Amino acid sequence: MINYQLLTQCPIFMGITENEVEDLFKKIHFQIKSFSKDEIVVVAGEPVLNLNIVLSGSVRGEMIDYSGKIIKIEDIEAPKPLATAFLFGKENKFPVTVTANNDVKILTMPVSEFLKLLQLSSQILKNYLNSISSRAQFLSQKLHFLSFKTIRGKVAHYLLQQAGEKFHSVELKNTQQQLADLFGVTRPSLARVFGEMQKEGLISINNKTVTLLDKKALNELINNA
Amino acid sequence: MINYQLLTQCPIFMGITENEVEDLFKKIHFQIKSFSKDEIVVVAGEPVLNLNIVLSGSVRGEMIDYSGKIIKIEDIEAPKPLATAFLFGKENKFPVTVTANNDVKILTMPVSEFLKLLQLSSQILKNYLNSISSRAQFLSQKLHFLSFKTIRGKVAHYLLQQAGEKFHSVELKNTQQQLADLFGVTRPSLARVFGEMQKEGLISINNKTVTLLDKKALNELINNA
DNA sequence: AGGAAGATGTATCAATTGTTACAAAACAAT
DNA sequence: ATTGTTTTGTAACAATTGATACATCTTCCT
Repeated sequence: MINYQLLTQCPIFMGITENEVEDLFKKIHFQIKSFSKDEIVVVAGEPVLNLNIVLSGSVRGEMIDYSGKIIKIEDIEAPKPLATAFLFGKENKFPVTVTANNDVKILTMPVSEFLKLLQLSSQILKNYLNSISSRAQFLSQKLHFLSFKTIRGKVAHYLLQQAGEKFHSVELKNTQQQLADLFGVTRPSLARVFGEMQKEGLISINNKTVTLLDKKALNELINNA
Repeated sequence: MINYQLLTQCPIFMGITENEVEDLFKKIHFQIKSFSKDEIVVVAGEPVLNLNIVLSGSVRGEMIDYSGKIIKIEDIEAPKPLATAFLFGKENKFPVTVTANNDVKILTMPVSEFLKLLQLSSQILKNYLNSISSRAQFLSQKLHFLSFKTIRGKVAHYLLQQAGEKFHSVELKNTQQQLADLFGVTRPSLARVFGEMQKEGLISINNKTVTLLDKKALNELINNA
């Protein structure tokens, strides 16, 4: 039996009631597969032909490098789906090998059945589209940041973008650590740059509020980066 | 009137007959808007509330940097859609300002109507999912490459990828300068790394041929980068 | 063969960033 | 208020890379 209550907590079924999920699942074909601890669920490179959702237990995604060493990438726990970003597209192969951390039950349905779900429920469709779109947008933003060579450039760009044209101050929503990750730098290096820019009179920092004192100079930082 | 024949060449309607497109369009609401040369179609930062498809003419996407300089990003010609990657997701705002290159007709429909299309036609749904998934996968790959912090890491990754699993030597097709540009580093820095790796016995360089002497060690460089 | 142009190897120094460590500050919970 | 936790500021030093310059090696042209 499936715990539909649990499934409603899965990102794909967000905003759908337990009963609706149950109704939808009556209309499509799916299977429940069981795996025991350390059993391999899928191998990296295999084409993604099914949508897999972890119903109980947890699995880990691992990459095998060229020398055969195994590197753990992430844990996926119930009720999360696997590799949703690879169900479609040109390179729809599992990027990682997935192994069971413990006794695991996985709901699996062919992509064709998932397509039916998407057409039956506009909520599921919206959830899925939002999910992969957000992912693409996140990646795109991240790429853009990496194109600035210096940390100063990245910071200047970020602040100007957040502030927009009208405003002269930005309320930081993320911790320095999160920003540092976004920029691909270390946290102390980021803090140092913030400090330097403050000393030079480009910005002024008060708690989580950053005031842009010299937008022109900040621009020039971008153009030189 | 709409040229449905033209629309079938739009990526979103690929694989659908003219008649099918016409039938589908009878079931949804949309508008045709006209713009004259150099008229602004949408401003960067505006939320993407509609799917826009260029029916005739061409538009250009431009970014305005903070100092007011305009940088052209790309041209979009009929029958291509605008900003399809930004219809959904958390940051669904136009990344560029779109301006008409000449007299332009644009088909525009609310996202809610586009959702209807996706649910009416599994072909359109597949087309769209493939399109944004491929984009995300492409970005992900690119990001993976840029995510190596050290030049050594990038070089190691590049060489191992070029060589594949079987081979132990790579014929460089690009000059060091081109490789340096690809990696986003300076040419002497790249040459230095090549030199160091050769001294350490990781690789051996003969003209344009690079022999990988120690694949294991090269892997470790990647993992630490 | 000779010479010019381009590509590569190498050196030196400056600039930037990472690493590590620790203190101060802000925050949350009791 | 007080404690414990998270976040932020800062410092010293190491490692990496950029900038610049120049010698050497290739390639290609005549």
